[in-house]
Amino acid sequence: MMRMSRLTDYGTLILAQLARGPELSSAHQVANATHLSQPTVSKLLKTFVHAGLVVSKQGAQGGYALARPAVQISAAAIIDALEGPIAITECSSVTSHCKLQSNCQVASAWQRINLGIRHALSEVSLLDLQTPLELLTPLNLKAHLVNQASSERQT
Amino acid sequence: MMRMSRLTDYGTLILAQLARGPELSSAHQVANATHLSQPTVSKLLKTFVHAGLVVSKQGAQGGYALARPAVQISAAAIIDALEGPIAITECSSVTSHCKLQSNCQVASAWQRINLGIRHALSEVSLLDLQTPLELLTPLNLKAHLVNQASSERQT
DNA sequence: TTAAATAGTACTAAACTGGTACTATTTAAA
DNA sequence: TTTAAATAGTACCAGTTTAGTACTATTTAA
Repeated sequence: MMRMSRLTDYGTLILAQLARGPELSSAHQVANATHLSQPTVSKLLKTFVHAGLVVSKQGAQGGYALARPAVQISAAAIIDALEGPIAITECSSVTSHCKLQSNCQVASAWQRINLGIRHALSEVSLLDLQTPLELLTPLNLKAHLVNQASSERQT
Repeated sequence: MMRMSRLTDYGTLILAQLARGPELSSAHQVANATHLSQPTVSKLLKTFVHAGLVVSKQGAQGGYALARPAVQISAAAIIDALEGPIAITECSSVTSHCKLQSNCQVASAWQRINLGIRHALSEVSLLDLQTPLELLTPLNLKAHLVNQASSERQT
């Protein structure tokens, strides 16, 4: 069904909570606020630290915080952190080993679609994600695509 | 990695072959042309028949053909047929049972992204998919988004 | 020194995916 | 009428992935 994993969904909740919460939040606090289990929250926060989206402070009174403002964290970065680079087909990924590639008539188009989706996701920020629907401009997702189209036209 | 299943990838190859091949192609012929295994091709073709993308003729000299011109078969329809409706998060799907929904701060935004992706995929046809990259206009994926944006602005 | 945290690794049950096998049915042609 | 070439439908299984948990080590404020 072409979906991101449930953990990515959870991860977004966690990041949104970090954005909303106190400067430094413990995994425990985040778990309470999001109604997710503490082990799951810990696991995801560790991953985010690795990916550079979150910074941590160890020891008592330690915790986690966003590494940069919510507006600078894109949906694409979140998915990248938890699922690896976006690649809707085997051929779209960097480490592709598709045996059919030489015969494949359709690879380039899927790769193109992949780029479009990736671009769209990179234009949506965590701030957008936690903004209620009513306040979102309909253009967030689309504006860049116009830009992409026009910049491609120039090349 | 946010990818569609390998079978969907194969399915696209198969449909592209049907578009290219003789009016009526047997599963065997398609398998040969695409270098996929015959059972796999058969399975996918049956699914496409159910989905209404392909029509079949039974019996000797039978086979499969596209139900409508390639230009009228969208990437979204292909994914729908093989993976069910596109829904990048649990909440995006119609039959959602997400227990967190009442607390969820981000659902609407992912749903919005989902709509955008779906829309983009619905604008790309099988014909586009099998057209070599060089001949594709960069606008295929994006043009509608401009339209979508402007139509949403009006509502 | 202690307790509250994060860091890291490893494991397991459940679900999903891809592929295959088997039988039934249909139909053109001999 | 028979035969063979097809599709239709179902069910199964091995392999992989996913989600969740457990456990130990390390760090640091009090």
